[in-house]
Amino acid sequence: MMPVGQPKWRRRKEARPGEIVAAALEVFAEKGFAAARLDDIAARAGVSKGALYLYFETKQELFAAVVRDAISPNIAVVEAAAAAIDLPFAQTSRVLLGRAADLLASSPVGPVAKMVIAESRNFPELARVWHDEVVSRVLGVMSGLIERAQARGEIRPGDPRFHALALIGPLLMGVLWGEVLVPVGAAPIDLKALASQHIETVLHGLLAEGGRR
Amino acid sequence: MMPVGQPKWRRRKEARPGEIVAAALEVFAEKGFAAARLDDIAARAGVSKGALYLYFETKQELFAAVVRDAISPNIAVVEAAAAAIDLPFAQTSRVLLGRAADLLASSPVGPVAKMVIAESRNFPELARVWHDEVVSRVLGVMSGLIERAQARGEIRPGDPRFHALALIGPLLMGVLWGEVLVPVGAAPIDLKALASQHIETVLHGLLAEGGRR
Amino acid sequence: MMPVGQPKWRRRKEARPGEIVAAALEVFAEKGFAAARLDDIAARAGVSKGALYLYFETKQELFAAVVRDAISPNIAVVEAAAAAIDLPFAQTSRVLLGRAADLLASSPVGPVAKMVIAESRNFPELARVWHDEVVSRVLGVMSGLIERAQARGEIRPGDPRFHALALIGPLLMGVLWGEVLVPVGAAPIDLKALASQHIETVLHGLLAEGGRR
Amino acid sequence: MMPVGQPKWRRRKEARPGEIVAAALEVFAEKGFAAARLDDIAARAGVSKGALYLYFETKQELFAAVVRDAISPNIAVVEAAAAAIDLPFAQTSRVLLGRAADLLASSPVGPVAKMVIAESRNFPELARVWHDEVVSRVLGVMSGLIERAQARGEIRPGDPRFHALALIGPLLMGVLWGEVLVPVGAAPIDLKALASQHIETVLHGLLAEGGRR
DNA sequence: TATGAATGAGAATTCATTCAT
DNA sequence: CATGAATGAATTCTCATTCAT
Repeated sequence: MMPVGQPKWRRRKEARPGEIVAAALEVFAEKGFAAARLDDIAARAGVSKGALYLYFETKQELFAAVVRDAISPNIAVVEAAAAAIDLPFAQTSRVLLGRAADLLASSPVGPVAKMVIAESRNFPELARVWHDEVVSRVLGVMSGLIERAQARGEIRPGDPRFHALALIGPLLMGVLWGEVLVPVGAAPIDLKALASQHIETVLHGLLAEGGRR
Repeated sequence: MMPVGQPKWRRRKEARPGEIVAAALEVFAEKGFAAARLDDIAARAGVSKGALYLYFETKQELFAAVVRDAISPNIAVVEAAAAAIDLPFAQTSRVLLGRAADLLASSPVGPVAKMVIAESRNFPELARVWHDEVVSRVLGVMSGLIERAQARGEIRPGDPRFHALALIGPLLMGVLWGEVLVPVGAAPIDLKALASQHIETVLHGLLAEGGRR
Repeated sequence: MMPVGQPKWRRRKEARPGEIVAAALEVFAEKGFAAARLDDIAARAGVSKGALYLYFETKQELFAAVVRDAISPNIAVVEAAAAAIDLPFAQTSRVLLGRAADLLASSPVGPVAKMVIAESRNFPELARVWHDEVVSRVLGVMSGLIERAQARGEIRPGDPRFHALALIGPLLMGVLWGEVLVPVGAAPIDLKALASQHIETVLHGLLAEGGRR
Repeated sequence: MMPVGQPKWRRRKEARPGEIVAAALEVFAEKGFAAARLDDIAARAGVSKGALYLYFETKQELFAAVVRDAISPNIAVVEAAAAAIDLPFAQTSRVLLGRAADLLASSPVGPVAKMVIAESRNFPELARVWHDEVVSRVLGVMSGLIERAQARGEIRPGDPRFHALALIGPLLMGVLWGEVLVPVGAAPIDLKALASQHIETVLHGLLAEGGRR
């Protein structure tokens, strides 16, 4: 039925690390670093426990790989998006926040952020990677946009970093809400809706048109 | 085996639970639940390992106690503050955000939040307590203020919950920043300053006076 | 109502050791030596854990006291009964087995025997006490009666010790049955009935009158 | 940390459980359940402590396995022997008691019975297994033989279960004697001799031929 | 005497890591 | 490359014993 001596196919060994990291992401996100068992990760990846050690030296290495892998693809996207747009700040920020909401909803940034928050003391290196590769780049992009808009007189003065936090803070809150509280019965938050209401609020202010300062 | 003349222990029944919880808070905040060793907690509390079990049945119980103890005193403060103020929303929110910044800076809410985020999957009950006792109460207070202000026409329409997130999200981000990134070298954030810039931004909008939508 | 300055009564300290031993018997019989907790014993005796150590040096001492206390009163009874009777062996043995059945049913010999069996390796001294104070005395009495009956030609020759076992073995089995199997759902055994059927069987033989050998 | 060239372990998956159970039997029989240390069992089995958990979930599981393993092979033997014989009761019972003596002397029934007696309260399930798989089966076989012999008029009337106890009780006593008292210096009992004297006593009665009732 | 808070050695259990196959 | 049995250090939890009061 099968050509003799012709193995149907062999699982490409190049795929393995990715499969393992994906399985590890699930388990780490679910249990946290310490409570995650390599047994579970191996089982979920469909390999033996020993095989993990063919690709990663230690549990910590694997954890680091999970964080790095989750980060890298997403950052460039943001930076590229920011660079590609050249519109008034109001427009730009609307687009960017929409993109961010999509990204946060569709990528494992939420779980990974949770892990980094949880293990920042135990793995300072990870927090550092996260800071350098994610937070400061995102904040850099945002601050850049804001500064330029300020220079053009489009938006109010003020610490651009704080402004950036004002823009993305609520989105991050929404993500953590989804990670932490929804599994426990809280009403889910629609990130897209949050993003679009929020950007208008921040742009025009909470106070009604005739609102006094 | 024991230095003579050195009393091995001193009877401190009433004080002990508090001391233990305080020590546990430090260690849990530093290491996370799983990586925290009861040995360390006991040592930091100045008691023996066994003494822990005189007051708390298990490590999990102790963890729960830490979270509960950190929460209770702070929530009433917020609710009371909100109820006590009867001013236009702009004033009220300025005061409240200032208070919140003080509270976040001076209480262990940050570390505890980190712990809850980290262990929400392993201890859903804790996430539930946090939700019921902290998040929904705070959000309830804020939403109430916002709804009333909307009814008075003071502020824009829109989901009050989202508006509430817009107000406090950045502060929480600031707290997590302090917990996670500052220890690895990021520039500290002045919560007070963040709060006061943020409230003005949100109230009046990022766009400059003549800013177009 | 009560003469002033006249305490109603004070628990006589002489009663304490007995109360403790009684409580300990219950707990040891239930859990075995190692699994018995001094906390439980103290609670059941209505004293503090520390008080145990006013009367007994160690847990082992207490265990030994339990065994000794349960033994001593009962042995003399048996020896006295045997010495007091001077009748043909058939009569004597009927009376003795009846007495034994009563004794086994009404005294803690069963539980204590169970404990001694269980802990004989860990507390050889106890097994020795049990042997010297109980088994060999009882067996001595019985063997004496049997030897004398043999000498009078009343009963068959044969090792008197084996004959003694033939007489009391089934009773002991009945006791262990009650200790071990009844709590687990087995039908209870009526020791009195067992004793009276058994003695006739042993005296006259299982085989029917005309039974061939 | 490890002598080089010394293989730390050898793969013995099929043999291991049996070796562990055998080692556990020794240690449990010696110390009782609670006082037995898994360290000792592991050492005696020539494996590490951790290896125990590859085959048995908990100490209790291991204990249960010990009891079960000791039981199963021996029961069928008895039942088969009883079924295979079709002789007058006197003959049958002589053969069976002889066989029983052999079995009790050569198998770990004694130690296991001791363990079951000791831990019946803590592990009711074990007592139940012992009752269902051992006691009631053996008693069933014996009672059946006795009832049929009674129907044929071969032996006296009377509760067959009591008769069965009369037959095997002394043997069990002999076994417990060997377990409990011999190690502390009591004279050993020759089970074979006990069995053969006992069966004649029970069959024909203790009373001498012309003995009066 | 009596208490009970405190101790700390001890034991079961877990799990990252190794390595013969 | 891959496996999975085996290891053993690490950690939680228990409980007999002590001792200030």
